[in-house]
Amino acid sequence: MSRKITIHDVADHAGVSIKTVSRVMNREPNVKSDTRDRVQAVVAALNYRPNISARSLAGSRAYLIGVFFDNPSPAYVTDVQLGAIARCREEGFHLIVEPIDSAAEIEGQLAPMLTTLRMDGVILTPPVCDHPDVLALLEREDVPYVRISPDRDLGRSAYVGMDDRRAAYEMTAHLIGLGHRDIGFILGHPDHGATHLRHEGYAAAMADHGCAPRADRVEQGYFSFRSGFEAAERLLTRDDRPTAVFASNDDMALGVMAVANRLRLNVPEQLSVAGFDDTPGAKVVWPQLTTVRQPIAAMAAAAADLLLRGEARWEGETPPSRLLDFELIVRESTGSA
Amino acid sequence: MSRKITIHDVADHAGVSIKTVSRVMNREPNVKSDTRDRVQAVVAALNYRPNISARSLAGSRAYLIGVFFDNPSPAYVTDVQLGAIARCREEGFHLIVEPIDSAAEIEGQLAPMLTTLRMDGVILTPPVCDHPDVLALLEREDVPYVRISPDRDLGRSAYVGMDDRRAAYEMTAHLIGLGHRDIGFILGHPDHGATHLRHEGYAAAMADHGCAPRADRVEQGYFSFRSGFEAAERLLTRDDRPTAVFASNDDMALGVMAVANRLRLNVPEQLSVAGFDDTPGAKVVWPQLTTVRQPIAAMAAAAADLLLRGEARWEGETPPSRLLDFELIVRESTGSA
DNA sequence: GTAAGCCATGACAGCACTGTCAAAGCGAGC
DNA sequence: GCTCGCTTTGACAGTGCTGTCATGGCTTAC
Repeated sequence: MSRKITIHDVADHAGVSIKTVSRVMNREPNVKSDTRDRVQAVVAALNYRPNISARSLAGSRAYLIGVFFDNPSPAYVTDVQLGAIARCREEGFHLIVEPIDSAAEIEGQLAPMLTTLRMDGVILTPPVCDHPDVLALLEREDVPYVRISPDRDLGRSAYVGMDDRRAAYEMTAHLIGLGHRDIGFILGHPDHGATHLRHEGYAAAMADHGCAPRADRVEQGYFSFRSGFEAAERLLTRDDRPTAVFASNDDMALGVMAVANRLRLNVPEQLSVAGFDDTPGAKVVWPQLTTVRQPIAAMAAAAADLLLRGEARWEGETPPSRLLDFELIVRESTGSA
Repeated sequence: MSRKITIHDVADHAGVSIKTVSRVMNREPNVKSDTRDRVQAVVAALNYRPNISARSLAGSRAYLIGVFFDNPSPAYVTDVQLGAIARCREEGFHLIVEPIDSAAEIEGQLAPMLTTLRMDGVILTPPVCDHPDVLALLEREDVPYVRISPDRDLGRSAYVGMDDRRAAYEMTAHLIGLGHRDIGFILGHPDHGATHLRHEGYAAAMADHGCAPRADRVEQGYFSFRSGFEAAERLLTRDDRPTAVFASNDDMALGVMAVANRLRLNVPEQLSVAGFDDTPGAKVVWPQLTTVRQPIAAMAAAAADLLLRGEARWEGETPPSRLLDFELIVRESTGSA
């Protein structure tokens, strides 16, 4: 294998100094355009790539963005990675993924990698995005970060999210539009911010459309299949069962479908079921699940964008934020009442 | 924020040269034990972390392991990452994740990051692990790599895998042990190595137990829910349907379950269903799926281990390999005939 | 024609480590 | 007491790049 080619090789071939090559590589101004062209030609011919270690040692950037997560949903995690990487690649950055055990001590997990790697920024996903120790450490180490979270108003950090409340509102409205007036709702884990927002959306839509709120139509779940299954059993094994159930995530909605199957309730003829998240599981049932798609990859890309543009180190009153649009995915599990 | 502390700070405080600190940090021999202790005490007191960029610039290692994937299954991808990271952390290495579009041109995707980052090794998962251009490029750039793949005998690279054939054999034997003699089988995508191995295992078990092979019991699928659904329709909507169906992955098995539900066939009383992979979906149906668990995280950890120990650059005839054990997960979807 | 100012370029000193090699220290053997 | 050979330590030169500052050429304004 040929010896690694360096900035000196390019400089020699182009008949300029290494500093000029450096300028061209970094798109700095004040290089005559024919010099620039000549250097670029040599770069292409030699297939030169700047060494990232040397770059980050000499400069202030590491060309590395971190993603911290402790998310039980693999689909979520990979979507975030894909979205973030797509944006990072455009800028020649790379992604370091770091799973965090948010139940364990944070300092010991994060401090070594933060001081060792000197990443240029970090993307935080739920539930790590709400972990006070993580945020405190990042701030102490002066590493810019962006939170992807349903809870927007932490007010101290850049933020990317989606309007969970409105999404739940619209899903409920969709059900009501189908003629349902008696709609069960399954809550998520009480510790998640999204849980409350989604419930609020449901409750608001019911109220706005004149559907009587009934406490016995709202069951506690914990975002898991089993909890959805059990909540659905409580909701559906009674004489006056609702005509539709809106579970606040897909796993729980799948639990509802399983109970419906057991009870020989045809979906959607006898029961409409709606979920939230559009996980892979939503398409792996029959009938396929009506749900809400979060633009996860796009949110991650937006987070990376904030970091790459340096906006995560904002000046002024309010940190930058981006709210992306959700999408109502209407499939076969919902039908007219 | 305090100025970054460097090797010089440690050297000064400990009253030694930076080289000695370097020796201690790298666990090199020939350091007197009380010198070592003194340095380590200062390192701890100052909370010193060597700068990874400087290290990799000066030395030959980058402290970076890459994971290349183009895998449609998020659960698989995250399991690989988790397993690899666990092993990497022990050694102070980090993971760079790089999604590859294996349908697109490889050189342009990989060459930049390979020459830029100079990773110490790369872990390849299916289907990238079988992509000739990827392997050729890695070899040209002299980057050690380990393949995680069902196809072991490529003979030119380090390899970690699982015995798919035997796993399928045992699952089939499990069904036979339950009293089934007429077992349907759904093939996976013909381009995947695992497809053939799993089918071989099924066929061998049937033969070994004296169950007559019937061509009309083997249906083509493509590893997707829909293909499993359609194959199951062909298998089950006939008078002499099999008493059990073994789908060669979980997504297809879920398709079988959906068809069974539609046909009002009780699982497992009237039909046993088995899958393969133990994806999250396997627990998100009722009844839960009997399946085969691949030790994905463990395989990734083994792959990282081979890389970290330098065994992926082997000398001699046969490349190193590790075959890990699968696990038969018997849940409720299989029962006696 | 000359001073002022900008643009384009280069020399050089880091950046924080590791590799190499030389030197110092130390014990054993004679 | 001296040499030999090993262990322990340090000086110093890279490693490939960026930041800073100096320099020279060229344009503009008077």
